[in-house]
Amino acid sequence: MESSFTIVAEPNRRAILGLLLSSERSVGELERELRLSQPSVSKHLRVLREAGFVEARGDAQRRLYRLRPEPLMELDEWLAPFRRYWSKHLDALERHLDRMDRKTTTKPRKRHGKK
Amino acid sequence: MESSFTIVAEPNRRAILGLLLSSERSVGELERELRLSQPSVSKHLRVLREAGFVEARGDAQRRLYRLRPEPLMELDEWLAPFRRYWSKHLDALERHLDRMDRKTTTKPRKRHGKK
DNA sequence: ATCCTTTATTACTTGCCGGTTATATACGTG
DNA sequence: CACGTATATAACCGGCAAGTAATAAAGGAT
Repeated sequence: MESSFTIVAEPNRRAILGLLLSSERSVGELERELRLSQPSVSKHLRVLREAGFVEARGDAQRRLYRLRPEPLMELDEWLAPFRRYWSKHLDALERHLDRMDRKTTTKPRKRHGKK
Repeated sequence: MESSFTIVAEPNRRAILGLLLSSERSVGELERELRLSQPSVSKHLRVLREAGFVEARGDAQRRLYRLRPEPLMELDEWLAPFRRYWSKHLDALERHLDRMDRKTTTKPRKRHGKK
């Protein structure tokens, strides 16, 4: 079996998962939204399905794919110890949060503690 | 540049990161603990370094590698919307937590809500 | 300067993965 | 039934990434 990490390493597969986040989709929809060939989409979906990331439900000749949470949870669990790690290294964390902040806000920065 | 996902897709690379979690290590130490060839370790470290996962500090002829949090945070951020997703699908979440629980506990399960 | 240790780099090979084309299968419609 | 649509599968190809062997480079000890 394939590791969940290698599955998600593929950009188009991540894109598919991202789309399924909002609602289930047919192969054709994914094909159009991602501008991929149909066989390519089917192939990725097969990989995702066999790895448990998605499941299919047949609607006539279409097949509607939807997310399944487990494998992504697995990834999340692997990350957990690292989260604990960097929550101790506060300085780096702050720099990071600062960057995040700067990205999403237009208002002037609230200069932080030091100085 | 390489996506953080593809970097972490490699099992040995994950292993390296896992080890660095507890303390910084030299190439030779990683080599022994992971039973990998020296060039292989150096190569992985190069990839990890160029992607910002680790940084090196020279101690004489040795080089001590330690973790850097940013790229892993990036992964974590990608996962965020999915975390939100599955926290709404409580049933699957519960089944999952149940499994987790079962893994780490020896005491009898507390059968949950439905029946 | 020579030697030893530790790490980096190069050149090469090989296996795998994703894309494409072509074909098959499933299902509905006339 | 024949036909159109939607999806899956097969066969093939090209590229890339990881391992290895050999060599270089850096630093310390004598």
